[in-house]
Amino acid sequence: MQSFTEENYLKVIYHLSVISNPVQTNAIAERIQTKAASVTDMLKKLSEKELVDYVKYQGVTLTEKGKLTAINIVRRHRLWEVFLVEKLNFKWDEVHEVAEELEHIKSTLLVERLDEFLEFPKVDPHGDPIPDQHGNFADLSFIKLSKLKACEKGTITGVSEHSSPFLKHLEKLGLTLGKKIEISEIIDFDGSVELLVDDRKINISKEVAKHILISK
Amino acid sequence: MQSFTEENYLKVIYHLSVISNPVQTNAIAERIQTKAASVTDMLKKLSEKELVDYVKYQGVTLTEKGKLTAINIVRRHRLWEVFLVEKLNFKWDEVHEVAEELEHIKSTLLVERLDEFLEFPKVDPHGDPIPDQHGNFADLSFIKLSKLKACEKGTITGVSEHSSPFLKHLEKLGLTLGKKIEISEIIDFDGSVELLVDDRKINISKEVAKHILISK
DNA sequence: AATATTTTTTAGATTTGTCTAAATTTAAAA
DNA sequence: TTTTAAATTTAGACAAATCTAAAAAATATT
Repeated sequence: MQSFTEENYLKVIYHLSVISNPVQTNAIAERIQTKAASVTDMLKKLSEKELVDYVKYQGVTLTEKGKLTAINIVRRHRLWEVFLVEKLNFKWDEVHEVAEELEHIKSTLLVERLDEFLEFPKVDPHGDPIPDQHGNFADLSFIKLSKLKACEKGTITGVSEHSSPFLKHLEKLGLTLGKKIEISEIIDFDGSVELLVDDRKINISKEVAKHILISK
Repeated sequence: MQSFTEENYLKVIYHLSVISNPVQTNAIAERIQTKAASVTDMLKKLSEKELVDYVKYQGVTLTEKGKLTAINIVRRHRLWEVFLVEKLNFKWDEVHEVAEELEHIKSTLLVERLDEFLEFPKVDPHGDPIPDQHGNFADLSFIKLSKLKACEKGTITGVSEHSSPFLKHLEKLGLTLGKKIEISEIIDFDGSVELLVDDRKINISKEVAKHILISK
């Protein structure tokens, strides 16, 4: 069984693995809001427990065991997010911190019953896929909105940035999950994107476009 | 803000205060499953924070601040228990441990929304009253079943023992909350009670009768 | 009232997760 | 390739919560 803290490290390593593999000490330190020295200590501990493969000065990779644990935490996090939004009327920018606590409640029964209660959701309120109890993800194919060309159409199905300011911004623009969009123009000058949503024409920066995920 | 551990101490002191006031070190140690020396350390700490009034060798009492905190934890615990039973189909003997973890999730919004979602329940699955956000309890008047005399009638509205074996036992006998009962006889020999539930005649020990709460 | 017993507290150590500062290793630049 | 810079690790310390063993206070017993 892992401690609250160990679980957090595993989760962070899991998320960072997508960007770089192996994951580096400083990257973890920044995400966990701690110092590199603390990370080193924890990596040794996780390595002892065979949850990560750790090579001094090189970085870490999750072992199969560590990966399963991490995916399970992600599962719990995302299920709780669905619960908060669907049942408790939280806004999509309000769920993260609370889910960050709820994800550590250890009870298999709780998680499975919650999943059932929510009718086995496939994605969380940000469009991120929810792994099943075996750790399998339904593979969803997303394209960044910033990769679309003029006249292309699609549906907003996810976001790759979960901060409250970003999500509130999207909300205000009417860019929420499920909305159908069409690119009307890419502005050469700054790479910003002009698009059609609900028959309204709006402009978003390239930075914003990068974090909106589209499926066709 | 209190730590997980501090919250647990406050909650335990709150519950023990009903039985004895001030609360003694050993009583807390037993409930928390720790050693008396550890309790002493924590009491000093809680005293520093003005959450308890602590007199060496005498015991502790909650301050107003400490009491409010404790009641808030009890509120969260009981609301989660209702959630688990009503929404996730947990049995009344399965909720305690999980609620013990959930009660420490710190988010006022979460608790208030949960309360609303559950439609402001007044009691938990064991019949214990749920305090409102200001710490006020709806006062419910219970009598122990063991205090009833032959021929008296009443409704089961609570239990004063939350262990799984006890609750499973009641379940098996059909003695669940809301059931109407009538005392048919008190057996002199061992103080056991014969009663009518659902037109069936059953016999329960005095020990069991003590932990069943009745209202008329 | 004196003694024995129980309860509680102190003192000092331990574990978990963290920190700072200094030392090492790796990577980048000249 | 040597020097410089950046990243990482070690060493030693610290805070929170716990423990054991011994000392002190309160309570019960004779």
